[in-house]
Amino acid sequence: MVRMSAEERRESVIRAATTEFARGGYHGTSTEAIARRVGVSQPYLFRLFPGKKAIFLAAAERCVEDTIRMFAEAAEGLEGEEARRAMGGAYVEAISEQPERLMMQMQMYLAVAAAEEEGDREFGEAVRTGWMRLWDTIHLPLGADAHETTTFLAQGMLINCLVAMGFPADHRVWAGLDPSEPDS
Amino acid sequence: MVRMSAEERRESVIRAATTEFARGGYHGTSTEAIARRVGVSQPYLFRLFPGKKAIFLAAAERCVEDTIRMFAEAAEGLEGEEARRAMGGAYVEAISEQPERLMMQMQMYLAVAAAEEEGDREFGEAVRTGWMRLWDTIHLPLGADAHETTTFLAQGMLINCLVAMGFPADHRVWAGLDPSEPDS
DNA sequence: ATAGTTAGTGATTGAGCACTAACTTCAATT
DNA sequence: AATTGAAGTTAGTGCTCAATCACTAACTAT
Repeated sequence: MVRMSAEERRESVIRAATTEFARGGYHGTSTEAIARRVGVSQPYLFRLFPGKKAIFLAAAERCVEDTIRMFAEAAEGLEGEEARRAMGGAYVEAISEQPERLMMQMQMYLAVAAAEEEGDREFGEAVRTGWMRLWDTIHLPLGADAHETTTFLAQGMLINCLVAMGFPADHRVWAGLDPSEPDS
Repeated sequence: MVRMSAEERRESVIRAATTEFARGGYHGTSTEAIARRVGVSQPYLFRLFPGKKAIFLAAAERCVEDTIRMFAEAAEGLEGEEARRAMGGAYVEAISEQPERLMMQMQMYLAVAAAEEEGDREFGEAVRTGWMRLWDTIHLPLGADAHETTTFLAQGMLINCLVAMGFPADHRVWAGLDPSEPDS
């Protein structure tokens, strides 16, 4: 057993929770599964976070932040088609190296409706704000072209879905999806 | 209490389950919620279907079928750009009139990974087959152009995500997304 | 009328889950 | 060496939920 500071543990929990929630969504993931992955007892999670929702929220926010930073860094100093290729490359790298981060975000999107009907309006607001930040982050390097931005994000969402469905990378449904090529 | 034939009831269950699963996903939806929506007792669902999974599967398959038929009918007799506009219009109509059908499909995509890790390989296979059928259905009217097909589906997935997040139709994040206009 | 079938319910159960409370272990400080 | 505070555990509670079972009500054919 390795003892850690509470702050470090919280980080571990966020990472583990991202992996687990990405797979099972909010309701399909037990706190016990998260605790097991962290290597800590299940009740201890409730000392680090006020509840399961807070863990989900923390993981979701972290994923959005990471993704925004990823695009910002990839596009740094670039513009237009060059920026697009750089960001596309970063996305492809992310999907192969940390698919949990992107699946977690899909789970997050789908969790909005359920949360909203349970009276939690804040969650949806946070998710939408995150999306807008992501939008703006890629909008600028793409020459502030709304159509380009939307096309880029649309391809990203399609990739997320194909990955979620478990299509292997060389499957024919990936045809026509090459972010390193321009779309028009 | 309205008495129905078992077959009619099963239809009602599929409709109700679509609405409920679309909102809460597999694990976030109780069989009681479905039964309540149908207007029938919870145990009776298990007379009509062997289990909760079977209900989810039936609803998922129905949604895919309906969507494929929708595109096939919209594009009937049309080709290329005309077919694209017709199918895009049908999609927009569907998203405003039966968003559950599309949200259910998103839930279905995300359920694949979880099912696969629980040893259920068939479910993922069925989902992927459905996607390929959808792909082929829109591929032909679009002049068998893989890039066009992918772009069309990508826009669809983006729309699904924006709807899931609860963005109102006039929000700025919808900018650049107009299926009635060509994309290049 | 009666025998048989089909639609549907109420009560219940066993498992899993989020969360709590009380206790223990360990490392740094005095 | 004793103290203390933070890290972590064990034991337990109340609740939800899928699924089962025994039963009733309504329809149908003879």
